[in-house]
Amino acid sequence: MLPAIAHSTRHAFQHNELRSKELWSSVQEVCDLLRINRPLDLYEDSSRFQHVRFKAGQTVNLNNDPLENLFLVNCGFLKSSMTDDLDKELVLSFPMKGDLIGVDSIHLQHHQSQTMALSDCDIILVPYSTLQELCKKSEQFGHAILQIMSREIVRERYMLGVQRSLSAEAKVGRFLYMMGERYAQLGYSSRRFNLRMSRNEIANYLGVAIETVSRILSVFHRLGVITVNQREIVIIDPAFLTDLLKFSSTKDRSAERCTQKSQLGTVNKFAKPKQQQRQQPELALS
Amino acid sequence: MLPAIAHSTRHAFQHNELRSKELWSSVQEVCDLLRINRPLDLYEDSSRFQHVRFKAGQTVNLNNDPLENLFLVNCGFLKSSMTDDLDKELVLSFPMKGDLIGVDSIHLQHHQSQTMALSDCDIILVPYSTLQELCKKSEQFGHAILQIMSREIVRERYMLGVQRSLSAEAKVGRFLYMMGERYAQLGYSSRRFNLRMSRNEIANYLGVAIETVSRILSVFHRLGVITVNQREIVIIDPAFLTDLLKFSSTKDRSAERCTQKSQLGTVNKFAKPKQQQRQQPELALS
DNA sequence: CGTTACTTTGAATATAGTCAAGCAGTGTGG
DNA sequence: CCACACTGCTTGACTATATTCAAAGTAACG
Repeated sequence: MLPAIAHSTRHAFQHNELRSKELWSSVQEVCDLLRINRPLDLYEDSSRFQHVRFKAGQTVNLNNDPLENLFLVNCGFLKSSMTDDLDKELVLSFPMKGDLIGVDSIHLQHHQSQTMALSDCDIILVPYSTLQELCKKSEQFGHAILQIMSREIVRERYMLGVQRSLSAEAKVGRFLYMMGERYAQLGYSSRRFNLRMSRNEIANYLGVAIETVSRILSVFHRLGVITVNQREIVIIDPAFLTDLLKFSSTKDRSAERCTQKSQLGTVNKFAKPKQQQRQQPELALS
Repeated sequence: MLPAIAHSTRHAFQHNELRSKELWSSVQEVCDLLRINRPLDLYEDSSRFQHVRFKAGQTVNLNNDPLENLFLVNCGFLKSSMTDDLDKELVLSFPMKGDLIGVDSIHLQHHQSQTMALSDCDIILVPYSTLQELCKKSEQFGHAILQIMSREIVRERYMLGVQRSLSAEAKVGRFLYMMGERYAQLGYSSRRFNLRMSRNEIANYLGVAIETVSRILSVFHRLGVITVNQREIVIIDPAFLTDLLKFSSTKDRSAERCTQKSQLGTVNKFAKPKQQQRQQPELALS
């Protein structure tokens, strides 16, 4: 079983190194990592899953590779992306420990996306054939796999909601907050962490321009909500970021908005009063 | 087995009526409807799935209902939506014949969305327990279900791409085109069909303002690309709509764009030449 | 026939994107 | 160790796209 050791961001790789001997995992270990209940009826199962190392920058799987393995992240940070009609990259997610890569490929039996290691990684190979066998053997396991797929659908749907109804500020705010939450789940700090991805990758992921990301981070910083130093982030006021969640987008700026945001507007810049404005400009980026 | 009868939009309900006697479907019929291979090892299976009628406007399932059944659309048109933090509706999809509703609910065993009938509907109840049994009985069936889930993930991801990197025009264009394709799959015309949903629902689905949808439809109409009469759509130049796909968003307006679009700009309005424009304004909405 | 809900259109405005330039951190070779 | 280039990031100025507000038009319904 994998002990859930809490360790700071800085020691992640060191910890990773320590694991280098564990080359194979059991079904139970895999289930723990996937955050699903251990199927009791598979306690005796002898299947073992191979670990593979990837160095930062290496490609885990390429778009259109035939589906042989799913990839379960044991350690490290990755970027999963697809290429659209125009060969433009489209960042889909930033998988980390416990995430299963490749569930999208079951449909057509070919990978629909490519995954790159953003840091050194330890990845567990989960052959699809083994997965099928286990589903057959254990109803519990079968259910769990459906749960994971379902979870993935819900997660993607959530992102869809983010894309549709949030302003750029709210997107960035939410992104930071959620990264914090994810780190927390892994035992790191939710308030102080290192973004493993470039601004470009963030911008792509959020569907906004890179300059916009940069500007918004600066604004947040100036407001004292976060601290930014390159990719090193400190979240000072997480509530602010979650509050942004609520006042999503310009589409439903309600009465509530005035109250909170107008303050920020003034913190941000020396509110030169424009005549006849419907609402305070909330987080003017200039 | 369900014969694939091609009939015009207008006769859908009439046809629907004809079916009113079919109250139960077999596993094979369900698989056909789901567009997955019939599991040979379930040929003898005696499971039967109940049909249920819904009238336009009725609710099929509510958010947070415990997961008992998945819903397979046999006939009719629906709208699936969720409610966000702010009780704002968020339209997720417009299920029609062959679509499976509720795969998102497996994760937490509660429905994560609500579904409303936009027209009279015939829905097949698929108890989750039965689904699990069948997965256990038939590896083929199990694989097929995973495929469906995977397909759903890919589909949602596609929408994510649409949301992120397409302009409003392109979104609407793509929406119309895809509706056409979906109708075609069901044996209707891909060029002439009736949108079952309101402008509001379209706007919500696409993540743009309702006025924007209206304007863009008008522009398309004026350009002679489509005909709009309330919810009755005729697609005259589907290629135009698919071409819009490519020149997605302002984010990558490339050289290609000039060529094609500048013509349209002039068709659209009496191109009053603005001085110093980088590119022709393509589909000015005014 | 009037009320309601949905849709279209116009005008003004805001948000975010593009272009352009400069800055900061990193690495390489002299 | 420093100049050099290189890449990634930030900031400013300008502009386009799409939103909001407002109003009028149209279809649907009792």
